[in-house]
Amino acid sequence: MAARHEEIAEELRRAIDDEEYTVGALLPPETELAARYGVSRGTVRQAVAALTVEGLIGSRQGARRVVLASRRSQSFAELRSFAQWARAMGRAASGTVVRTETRPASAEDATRLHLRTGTDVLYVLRVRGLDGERVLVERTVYADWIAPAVLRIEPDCESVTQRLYEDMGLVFAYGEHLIDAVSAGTRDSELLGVRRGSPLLRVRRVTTTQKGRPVEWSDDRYRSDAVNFSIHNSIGSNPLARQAGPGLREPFAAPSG
Amino acid sequence: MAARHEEIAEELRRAIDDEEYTVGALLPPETELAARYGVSRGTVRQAVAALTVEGLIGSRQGARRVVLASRRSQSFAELRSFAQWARAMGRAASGTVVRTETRPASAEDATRLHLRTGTDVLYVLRVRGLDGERVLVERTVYADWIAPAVLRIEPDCESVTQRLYEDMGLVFAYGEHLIDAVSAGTRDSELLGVRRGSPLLRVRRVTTTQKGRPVEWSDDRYRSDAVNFSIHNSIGSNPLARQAGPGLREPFAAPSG
DNA sequence: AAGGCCAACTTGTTCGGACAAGTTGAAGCG
DNA sequence: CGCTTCAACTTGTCCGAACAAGTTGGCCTT
Repeated sequence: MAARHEEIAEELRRAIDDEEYTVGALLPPETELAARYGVSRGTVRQAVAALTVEGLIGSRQGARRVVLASRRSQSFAELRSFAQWARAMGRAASGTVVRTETRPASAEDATRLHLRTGTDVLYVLRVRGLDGERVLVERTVYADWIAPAVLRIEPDCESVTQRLYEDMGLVFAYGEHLIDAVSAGTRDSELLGVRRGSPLLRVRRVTTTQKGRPVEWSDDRYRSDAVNFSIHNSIGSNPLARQAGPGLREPFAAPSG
Repeated sequence: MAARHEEIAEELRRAIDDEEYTVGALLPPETELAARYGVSRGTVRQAVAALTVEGLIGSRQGARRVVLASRRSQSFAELRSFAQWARAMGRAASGTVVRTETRPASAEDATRLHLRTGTDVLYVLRVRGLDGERVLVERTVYADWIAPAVLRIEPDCESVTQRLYEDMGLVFAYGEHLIDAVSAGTRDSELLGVRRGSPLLRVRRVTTTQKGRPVEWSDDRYRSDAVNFSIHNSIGSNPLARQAGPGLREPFAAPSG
């Protein structure tokens, strides 16, 4: 028989899965949850702490708690958080910043971020791993106003999404995205450990605040055997979903002897 | 100003680093720590929870808490726990079981594990990663009496050391080890993503219970650029230390443009 | 319209207490 | 000598309370 705080934690996960609380929504205050479940604040806090560690909930003193991710829904914010997606699959995500550079935005970057051409923006190159496999190269351009907060984040931070919420109260929201395939150039092949010319899945996307202000735009390149995106045309649900590819389902072939 | 529970957590980390509590030692009971720091049990519990999450402390209801690892000392148990070593470096460790097989022990395996030849033992092949890099192939043979507990552990468990403590109350202790270099055969090169013939660092070791009963023996093969072991002949301190190699210090070369 | 202030709300921290549940070691018995 | 039992010890869970510290939104003033 699970402890009460474990039951409540599971109930909250289910509620997020079932979209009783969507990404970006505020959770009820602790006192209200305590009354609802008939327990003390301390028990609620222990339950919620588990979801916070899992990246599902963002928590800041004085502010209502917010849903940062769902295990099931594939909102765009969920796509942004590679770490949360990996966790939901029971995989270990990792990542490291290879390079950062602040320089004036090109016309294209400025347009995407709704900035004036020439405004300084932050370019960040990251490589993300999954269970010991490099699967993703991210080239992200951050708007000038968010750049200082991003620079404060440690290079191996597991979830930039969570960190930006904790530091800035920032919750990501819907943005545009484009998916296509490219072949690995010299740099990408080095970073991902694949042969040059290998196919990569490219996702170009813009992430905004919930009010629509662009935060970042990114060019993500996935090893095509590691991750694929499924698109289901169905009413009411987000048709875009990322899923593990054949290269990762069973990462290592079983030996013969 | 940090919270009191954060200060106490840091104080405990320091005490473990300074070997006030060595690996395998019991921590004082909560009530004693509370009295010592002049706080309540709840505050101590919150401090200790942080170290438990970090893998430094093992906790089981009803039993005194035990030190499982130190950030600084390099006891043999510490070498065993690749996950804890990675954490201490601020890296993300990962791992997965490639293959498990139960079969009668060879004469060599039986000898190392103090078993009769022909006793069934458990062979486990794992690949471990560090920040998205595969760096280690582990071939471990577990004694028959521990095999069921190992089989219950999920294949992507981050720290087998911690899990075996939680499930069995088992704390690893001193064992013999041999370090040499071998070249990557076909299998190892596939598993590690290196060229055949590449040099690998091989560590063969036996891990025992604190009473000296062999638990496992393992053949670990590291990418030689990723990890090296330093040996310092100094009185009183453990001369063996694992450290990150040039292949991992800065995992990805900074791009020129 | 913008900025400052403040009350209300919310989370974070700490407390002392009570009880549940698991572990351990010693003592007694066969 | 080995097994069983049990008291003592220890961690885990839950409680209600009090206060600290941060956020938010509305109101008032400029």
